[in-house]
Amino acid sequence: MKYDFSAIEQKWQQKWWAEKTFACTEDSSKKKFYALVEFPYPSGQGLHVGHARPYTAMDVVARKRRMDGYNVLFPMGYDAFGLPTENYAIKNHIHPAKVTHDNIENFRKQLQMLGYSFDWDREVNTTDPSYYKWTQWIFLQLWKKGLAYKTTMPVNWCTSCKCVLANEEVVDGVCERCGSPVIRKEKSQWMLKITEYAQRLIDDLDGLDFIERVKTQQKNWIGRSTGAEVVFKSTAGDDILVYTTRPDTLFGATYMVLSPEHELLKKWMPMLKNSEAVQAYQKEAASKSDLERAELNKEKTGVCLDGVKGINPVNGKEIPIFISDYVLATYGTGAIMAVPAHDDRDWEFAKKFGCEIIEVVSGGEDVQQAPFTAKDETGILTNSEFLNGMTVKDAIPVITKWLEDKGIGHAKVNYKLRDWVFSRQRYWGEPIPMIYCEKCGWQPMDESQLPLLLPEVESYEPTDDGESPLSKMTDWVNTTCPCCGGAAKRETDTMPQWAGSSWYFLRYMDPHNDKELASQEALKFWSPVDWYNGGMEHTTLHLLYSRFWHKFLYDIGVVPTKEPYAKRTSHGMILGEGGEKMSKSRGNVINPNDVIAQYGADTMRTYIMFIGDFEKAAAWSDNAVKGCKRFLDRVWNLATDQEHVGEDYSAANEVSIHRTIKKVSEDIEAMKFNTAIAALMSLVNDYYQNGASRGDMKVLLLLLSPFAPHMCEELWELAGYGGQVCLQAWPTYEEAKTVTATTQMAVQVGGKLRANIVVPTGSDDETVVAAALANEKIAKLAEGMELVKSIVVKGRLVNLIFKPKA
RNA sequence: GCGGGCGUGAUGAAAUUGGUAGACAUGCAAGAUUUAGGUUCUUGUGAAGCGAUUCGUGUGGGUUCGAGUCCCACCGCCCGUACCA
Repeated sequence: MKYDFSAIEQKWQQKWWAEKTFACTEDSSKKKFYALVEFPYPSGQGLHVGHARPYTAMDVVARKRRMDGYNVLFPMGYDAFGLPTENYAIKNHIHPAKVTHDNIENFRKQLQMLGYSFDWDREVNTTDPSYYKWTQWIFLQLWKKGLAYKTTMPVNWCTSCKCVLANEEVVDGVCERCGSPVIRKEKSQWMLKITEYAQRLIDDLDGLDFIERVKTQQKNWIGRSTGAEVVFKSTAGDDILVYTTRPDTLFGATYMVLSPEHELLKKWMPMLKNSEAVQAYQKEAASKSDLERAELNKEKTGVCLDGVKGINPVNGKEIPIFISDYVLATYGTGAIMAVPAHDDRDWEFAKKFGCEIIEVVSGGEDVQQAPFTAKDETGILTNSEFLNGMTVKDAIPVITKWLEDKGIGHAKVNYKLRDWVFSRQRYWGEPIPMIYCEKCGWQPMDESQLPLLLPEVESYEPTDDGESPLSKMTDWVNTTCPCCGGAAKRETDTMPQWAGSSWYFLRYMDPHNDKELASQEALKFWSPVDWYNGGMEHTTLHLLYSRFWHKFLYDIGVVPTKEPYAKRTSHGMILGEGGEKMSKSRGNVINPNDVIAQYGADTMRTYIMFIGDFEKAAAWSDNAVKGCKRFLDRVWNLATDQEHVGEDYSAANEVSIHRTIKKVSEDIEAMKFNTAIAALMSLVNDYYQNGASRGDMKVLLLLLSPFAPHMCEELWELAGYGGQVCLQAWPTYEEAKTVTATTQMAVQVGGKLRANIVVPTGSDDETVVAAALANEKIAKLAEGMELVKSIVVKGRLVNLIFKPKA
């Protein structure tokens, strides 16, 4: 009988989707398990193999957990707002909603062709007004709690998208999406105060089962540092506030640096003798793009202020003040005290500009030759009056206390994390439900009026002046103030792509609710997500943003848990044949549809799981795909060509079966899918060797079914085991039956392998040593020797140490 | 620079976490079946040697009865970050 994968796959998919086999409800008799994968952006290219890896992996886990007896929620949806759709719409004059609809149809079809066990009744789409109504609602709650605000500030501006970007969206100084240069632009923007949650976003990582890489990356991005803020007087009479992580080095501060944007400069300008040079430097710094700034930062630049000096508060010394773009306006106070003896950047700057370098921590090399930056016990304070003789660690609290007592400083924690720039000057996003009234200022829309629908527009093109296309829709823009009833204007910017995905996992719990974003019962039942798999590239974007929103929703009593995701794992990328990144220009893109047509979805699934370590990048190989097809063919032929008698496990296969059940069960949970499949291949090899009973075949189909569900269903039906394989209980094993009666053990002499012996399983050490010495080869080696030591590793090997007889 | 990870046959990779290196596949070779190709099946496949043996997990050293695994130094690759005071 031929393995007609195409007919078999269609048959079972039709049955699953028609009968809603994987639909789930809040059924409290079973333990719940919420498995989540990142929903795709429905691009015009359709699903690619990069999607198939995480989706197949979690589908395998979900299918196995269902068989384990869990009540499994495994949903899918579409993160459909965003630029590619909008750009396609502009080019082809089709409404983005239509483009989105068509792309989603295609994606759903492709996902269904792969046989993923999603509960399709729970599908969500972020561009659906019934969905983004709640995205807008959350924004209003943030606004009410003072966590959303509008401010004018220099922002990242993509020159090609004509749109602002969040810090997280700028990669190497260029736009994460299109690769165009990013420049700084003063714009009025909606911001979300993610910084208010910085400490909690760090602290609460501790209780989570996230892979370590994700935790450290998030911690680094949030970038907590502890230190002190210190007031320096100036000869102009103004105070200059600086932030330092090394207050212990205050006596070594020989100059100061302000960022070129520092506000005191405006006030001081008239009293500066070199104001022209200062202004020229400011202008130059402002015009640099991020990319230029990054490239140029090897060489320090700056201008010394001629006419104003700073005063070091610990010794009253007058020290020069510079401006330089190595000091950032957006971090700390935008001003630093420079301690060239103990900071790499200050040292480099001091060498170039001839500033004094005074050692205040001894223990390193000559500070005139290189800075000494160690913060541990190796450094001892010197040239620092009352701090002399202390270690850096001990000196910090002493000097901090001293500053506090004098009223010129205090301990301070800083974070690298910035507030989230939340508006975009584009059409295809959630409208921000805010109204501006000349009299009343910014006013929220009445919640009962939500959703605020995106209006139909003539052109989706972003405007060159940096305004959203919505700004041209005067009918839509002009409205009345919810507060005073007077004439007012709507906000015309839209939300960033990351808005809809920041809470979608909550909507899956109760996707059709039109009263709340999800009911309390559903939220209590399903929260938190038990296992979330997604890409490393979202660690400081989606994953951080959604943790922030979830914490906010927890604070206002909407969700029952502090954290959205209990466990986070991550998959490696799928590369093209030869190990290069898949791309259209290289022509090495693998389309899942082609693979399915040629080999079937089950082969595709099995291969993508067999390809290698799940967490690491893996290169596609057509030959290896064939190998997996061959494996499934072998299973099919074994099941249909041979006769299988007996419901019990056959004696010849019993040990292999118990071992394989154990291995496959453990490996799926540990995401070691490649070795799980290897174990199944071995089992099939055993069946070919020994023959297989009906019972043997049954357990094979159960174990293989999460990987190759269609074929296993068909063979299950053909064999007449009854019911569907996906609804059966996962097989169990007995530890005692994973061992054979006898065990082969290696015999080493002085650590070198010399022989193999077979002993009864569980033999004690003396028996093993005796058996080893009785071995012909070993006996030969032992001639004229005396056994001085033997090491037995139970069930593995015995190592004998001889020395010549005296 | 800094932080994290990795380096194993011709190739993708395994290795019970200090215990027989190369499981399972791919590729290749020989043979069987076939008119032939394909499929399928069998056998072999780290290197050297007729052989017993010897060597072998990026390089060099160390700890250990025993090291792919632990420690030190170096080389190479990948990812993250980017003047965060």
